[in-house]
Amino acid sequence: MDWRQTLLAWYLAHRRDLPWRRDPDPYRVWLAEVMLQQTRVSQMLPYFERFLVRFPTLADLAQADLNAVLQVWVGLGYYGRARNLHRTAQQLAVEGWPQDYPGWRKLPGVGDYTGRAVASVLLGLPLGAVDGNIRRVYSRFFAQPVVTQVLADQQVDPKAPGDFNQALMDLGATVCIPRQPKCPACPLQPWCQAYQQGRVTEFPPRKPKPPVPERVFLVLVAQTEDGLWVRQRPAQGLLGGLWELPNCVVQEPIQAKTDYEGLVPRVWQATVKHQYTHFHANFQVWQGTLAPRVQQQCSAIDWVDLDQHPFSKGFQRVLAAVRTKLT
DNA sequence: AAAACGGGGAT
DNA sequence: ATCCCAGTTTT
Repeated sequence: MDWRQTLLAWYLAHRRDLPWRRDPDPYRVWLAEVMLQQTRVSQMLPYFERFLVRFPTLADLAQADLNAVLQVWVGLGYYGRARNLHRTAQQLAVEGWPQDYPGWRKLPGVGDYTGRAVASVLLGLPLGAVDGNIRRVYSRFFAQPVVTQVLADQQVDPKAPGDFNQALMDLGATVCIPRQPKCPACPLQPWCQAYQQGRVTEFPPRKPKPPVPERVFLVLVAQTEDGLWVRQRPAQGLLGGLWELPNCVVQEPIQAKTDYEGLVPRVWQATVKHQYTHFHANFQVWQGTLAPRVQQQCSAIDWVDLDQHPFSKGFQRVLAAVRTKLT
C-alpha cells in the first residue's frame, strides 16, 4: 500500500463535509477558493452561504453593484478579493469558464495556489497545490524546511489530483495541525520523516516576525442637521471602497480646536484599538467639525442608515463606542 | 525579496 | 501577546 492510496482512503472516510464539495461547480469552487485565501473554513462558511443567497449565479454576481458585493464581504477582510471577484465575474460572464490551468491562472486574484486547486478539482489536472496546510504536511513528511512548488507537482497523484490536494489540506487542517499535531491519528505516520526522527514540531521552521508599528488616528464624529458625516475610501488599497468616519494620522497628542488636515476636534469621546496586518491602529475618537473642503468629500447620513454602507470592522467598533452617547 | 493587504480563533 | 489561516499583488 503506497502512501497516496492510504491518504485517499483516509480522505474518503474523514473528509470534511463542505458545501462546495457536495455538488462541485465552477462558480462555487472558485468562490470558495478565493474566500479561503488566508481565511479559516470556520470563519468563511457563513460568508459563503450568505454570498450565494445574495448572488446565486455567476450572472447575478456579474450584474451586481460593487457596493453590494462589498457589503456581503464586510468582516471577511482582504477586500481586494471582493473587487477582483466582481470584476472577474463580469469577464467570465462573457468569455465563459477557463478550460485549462493558464486560463485560470490569468484571472485577477488567482495565483499559483488557487489556480492549481481549482484546475485540479474542476478539470482533473495533475497539479500540486501548495497552501499553508500542505506546506506544513510536506515539510514534516519530508523533514525539510522548505517546500517547493516543484515538489508538490511531483508528488500529486495524477489519478485523482483534486481529491489528493484536498486530502492533504484536510489532513493539515484536522490532524497535522501547527501545534500538538495528532500523529497517532495520522494515516501517513509510517512514511513521515519528521515523525520517524522525533522532530515533528521542528517543521516547518517559524519565520521571524517583523515588529508591528502603532499608528494613532484622529477620528471625527461630525454631526449637523443633515446627519453624520461619512466618506467612502478610495477604490484601491487598504479597505478599498469601504466607508469610514473622517480621520487622519496624527503624530502628536491631539489638542481641541486645532485643525488636523481639515478635521477640527472639540470633545474627546473614546479610544478604540484595532489590529491590521502590518500596523496597529489607535483611534482617538472626537466629536468635532469639518472644514468645508473636507465636507465636500463626505456625505451626511442618518444614524439609522449606517447599515446601508459597508463599514470596516474597525469603524464599526468606533461607531459602536460612540453611538450610545451621541444619538 | 519584501511589503501591503483584515479579521478572528486557538494557545 | 503570538501564531496562522485552502495567498495574491505590488513595490
